[in-house]
Amino acid sequence: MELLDDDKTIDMAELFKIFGDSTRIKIINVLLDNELCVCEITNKINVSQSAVSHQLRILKTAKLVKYYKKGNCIYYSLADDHVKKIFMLGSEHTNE
Amino acid sequence: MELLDDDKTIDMAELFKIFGDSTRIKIINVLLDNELCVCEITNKINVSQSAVSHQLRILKTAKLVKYYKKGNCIYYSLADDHVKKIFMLGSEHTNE
DNA sequence: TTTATATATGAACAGATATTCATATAGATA
DNA sequence: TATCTATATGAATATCTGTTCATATATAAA
Repeated sequence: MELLDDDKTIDMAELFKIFGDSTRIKIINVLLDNELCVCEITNKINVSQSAVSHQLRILKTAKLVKYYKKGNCIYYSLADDHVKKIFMLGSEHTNE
Repeated sequence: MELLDDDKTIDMAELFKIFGDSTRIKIINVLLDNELCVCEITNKINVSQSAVSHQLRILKTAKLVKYYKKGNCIYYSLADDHVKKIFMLGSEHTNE
């Protein structure tokens, strides 16, 4: 493979940086197979509501999750299959 | 997929954290198909020798690269195919 | 319309991280 | 041995990042 240009290099680093935090990994983990509202996410992982919300914003900004409103709640899910793939590959590597 | 335990979650985050830096991405990039000595790496990417060395240490500690001495030089290469896979998957995602 | 619930957000703070600079180490060569 | 080249490393510094706390916003329910 050829040498990536600087922009692409930075974009890749930014992408991995998002996966490089325990709270965000936990959030992605619980969203792998379901959509969940913030409240449910907060209950499933051991992190404060505020921290979850802050991290969801980062995931949202990076377009790694999507969401919709339903009444009082906001349901989040993974943006596309790529997110799951990256997660699973990381998971595999970590098992060794 | 089930909920990962905390240790595994942290390990995964640590793994991705290592990919989450431009300098390290550049280093992995030039090592994708070749082994190179520090000097060659430094020449190929636009980063100081010291910074390259510091980052190689991090990659080394995480067992993402391996190396051997030959005379004056130390040759680095990717530790296994997983590293390349993760890199390529990130690269694909970044193209979209 | 008052109250309760769900979510988001800004400020402040603490901890982590990457680079630079200076220098150490070690092997090779003169 | 003295010198040159390749690599590593520690300290200092600046920047970035994640959490907490307090609070705002918005919808729902009473």
